[in-house]
Amino acid sequence: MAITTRLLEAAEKRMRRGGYNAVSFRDLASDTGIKSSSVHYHFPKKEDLGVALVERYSERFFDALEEAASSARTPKDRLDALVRVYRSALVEDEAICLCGLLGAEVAGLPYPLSQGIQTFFTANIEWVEDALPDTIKKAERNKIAGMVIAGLQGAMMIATSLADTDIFDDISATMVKQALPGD
Amino acid sequence: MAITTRLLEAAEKRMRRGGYNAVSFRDLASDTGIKSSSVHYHFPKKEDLGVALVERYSERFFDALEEAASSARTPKDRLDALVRVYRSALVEDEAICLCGLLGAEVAGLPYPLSQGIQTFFTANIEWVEDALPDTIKKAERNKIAGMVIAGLQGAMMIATSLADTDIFDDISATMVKQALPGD
DNA sequence: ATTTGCCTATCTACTGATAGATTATTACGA
DNA sequence: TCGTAATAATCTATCAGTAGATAGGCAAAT
Repeated sequence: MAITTRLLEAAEKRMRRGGYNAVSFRDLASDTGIKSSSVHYHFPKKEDLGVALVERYSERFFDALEEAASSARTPKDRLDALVRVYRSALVEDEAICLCGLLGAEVAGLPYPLSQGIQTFFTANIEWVEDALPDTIKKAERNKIAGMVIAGLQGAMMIATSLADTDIFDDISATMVKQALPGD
Repeated sequence: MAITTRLLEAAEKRMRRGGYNAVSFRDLASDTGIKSSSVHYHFPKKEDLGVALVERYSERFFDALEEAASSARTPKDRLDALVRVYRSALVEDEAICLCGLLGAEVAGLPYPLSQGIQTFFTANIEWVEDALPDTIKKAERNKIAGMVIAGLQGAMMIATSLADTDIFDDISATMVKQALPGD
């Protein structure tokens, strides 16, 4: 695998556990077997690394979302697909969402990073908005979409805090049910 | 004001913005006008500071919650009180919940801290559970309570990320409506 | 006299970052 | 095909700054 990819993977793993400041160039160096100065060759400033991480994560996330929802026909199926993507991020990676974590620390992050996080969330909310039945007014859809994303992000965080994956399933299922009362 | 209190306030302000690693003994020293070694006198290890912060925050939070809900008679009133407490934490302190932020970074925190965070969330969920109408079965109440807390925590995070307080109000109002469909 | 609270001074470890040398790889013209 | 120039990727060595933490001293309060 390309060294930049290996660096990004190592960095994402660490950052999704401890946050932006929990990743150091020396950590990444020892993770990948190169020297910290060589890490700087690939990502001159830490900010560059952070931006690349958020970009890569967002891309992967929305790709997975398209994939998971490709055969979804109903709003319920689409929301279930969304939940599955969030769930696999939590369970398979044993970590919360990169943007969720960075979103929590956003006040202490370099500006370009906060922009990437912002984009991630607005796109996320838009996706849910479009997934909801258009029998609901757009303004209302937007609010429900915000609730769904907030709920999923919060559920990830709480599930990690309580070391209890089940609570994520309970919360996400409950929320989808509430968001689509008809089904 | 007592120096320990001033230290805790300064530390909370910083930690609720950038997370655990965004607070240093030297920061707190310059915030309060004493030397960093004197900060160690009050909180020998950083972990001690962290634990004290979570304890203090939890206490204050539940006090405010009792106060806000003291005259609440209906489930709707109680949930509205909860939302008000969360909202004032977000708006007045211009920061997200301390435990929400630390919960996101929990994998990188000393164990005693994670315990405090855990306690905060279980107590939080229990409070909502008790606030919900007992016409709903307990198991269901628990799931809705989890959803409400997850939604509020997520809403804080997203509102901060997007630098948009209104979205917190939209999400929280929508969620209370969904949690109490009858009202 | 003891405790409390703060000080100076210092330690080791780690942070992000840079300069400059060295090696490996690739591209290209003779 | 061979030699060479250029580029890419890594290295060693180092910097100034900051991290958490400790030892020991000094002064004021109890």
